[in-house]
Amino acid sequence: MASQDSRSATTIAKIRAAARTLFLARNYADVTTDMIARAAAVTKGGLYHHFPSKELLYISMMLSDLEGKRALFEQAVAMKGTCRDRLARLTRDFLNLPDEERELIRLVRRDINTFHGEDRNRLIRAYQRALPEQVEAIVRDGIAAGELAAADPRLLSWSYVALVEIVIGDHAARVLGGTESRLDHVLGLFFDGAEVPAGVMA
Amino acid sequence: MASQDSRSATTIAKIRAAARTLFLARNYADVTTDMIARAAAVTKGGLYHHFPSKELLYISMMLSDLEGKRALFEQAVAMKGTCRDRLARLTRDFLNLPDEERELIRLVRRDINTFHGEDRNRLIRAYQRALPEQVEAIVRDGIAAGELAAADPRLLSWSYVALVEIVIGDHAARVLGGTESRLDHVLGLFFDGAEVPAGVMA
DNA sequence: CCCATAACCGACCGGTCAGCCGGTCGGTAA
DNA sequence: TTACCGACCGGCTGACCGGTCGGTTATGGG
Repeated sequence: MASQDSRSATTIAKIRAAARTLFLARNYADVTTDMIARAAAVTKGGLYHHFPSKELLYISMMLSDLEGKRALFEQAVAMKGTCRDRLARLTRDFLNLPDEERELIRLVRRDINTFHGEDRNRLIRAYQRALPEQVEAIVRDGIAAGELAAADPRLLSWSYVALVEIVIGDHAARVLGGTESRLDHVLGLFFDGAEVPAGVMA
Repeated sequence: MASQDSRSATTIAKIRAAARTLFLARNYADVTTDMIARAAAVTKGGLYHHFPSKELLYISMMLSDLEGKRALFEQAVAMKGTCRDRLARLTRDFLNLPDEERELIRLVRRDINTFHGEDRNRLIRAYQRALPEQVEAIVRDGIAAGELAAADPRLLSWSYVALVEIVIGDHAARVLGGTESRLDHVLGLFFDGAEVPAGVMA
């Protein structure tokens, strides 16, 4: 029936998924390996058979998730079109992600202090490759094409990501509504600012 | 010499300061009460004489710090002038804070999941009173005065705070330099956006 | 000077949790 | 059929840490 290999793969996937859900709901230190094992319907022994430590389970879960996001956002970077169009595509893809996957991004910032040394660096690099660097590539093109004012592209891309993070969450849902309104809000703010456009009078 | 009262006050202050430094450097769970006590040059017994629990020590430290920030930023809110001038004042005050005090703001977001129930709510409320609500007051005036486009003021103020958070950190220091350049960058981005201004050609 | 009280000490306790390890079982290849 | 291997089990343990408590020292009022 199922080979041992695919049995392993299934178990590993179940453990990763359980870990994801739990780490989203509680801090790293407040999630025990027992909880993860129980949620994945294996025992602690089974969990430790596949992962060498709690820390590396977390890292492995994050790395595989971030790699998925990187691949997704890469499509927007590869797209032809204006800077604004490509950022719209990337942001729309992000906002349309299932809640759990979208929320996972903020875990990097929340838990990064938990780790040290090389593991910490791997996490940071994976995050940067997944999101800010993709935005940065588009921003760079925008500056080169004269669509954006000359400024440090990294700073601009981080700012853009920060603005996107604001429109996820309950308050934004109430005052803005669905994906497209949020998108308009973010793009409007980033490209044109919050000021009343010159030449428009109330 | 020193009265008992002032001896207590000194010890409490030393413990709070030690806690602040340690909680900045490591996660809540990774800072032990022993470490705090040692860094404050008292013993655990002494620490627990003044604070009922680790959790309430953290909360008390944060609340007293946030109240200080609230009082500081209130001056910018009370100021006369344009929306832009008042935001500049508030942001300048923030950027000129000593590193440790400035960084403390992000702890709220990092550690908020650690707490539950009423303590958690008190933390959140104190943070909101200290920073976003002050910005929101200025933004509201700006909208009313026609300086800012009509939009949800809370969303705008959160966005502004997010942009400010970007310009603290090493990269911003390298590419922007000191306080005034960072200020210009934030205000420019927030009010005018990242787009090349209309009518300006390279 | 005496005594009450508060500040402070540090050994200790109880609970928790990451990680270990000896073992079972089903699949697989010869 | 046998011999083996990897998946999985779950009880256990050693380290750690928040919090306690009985004791000691400093302070100040009477």
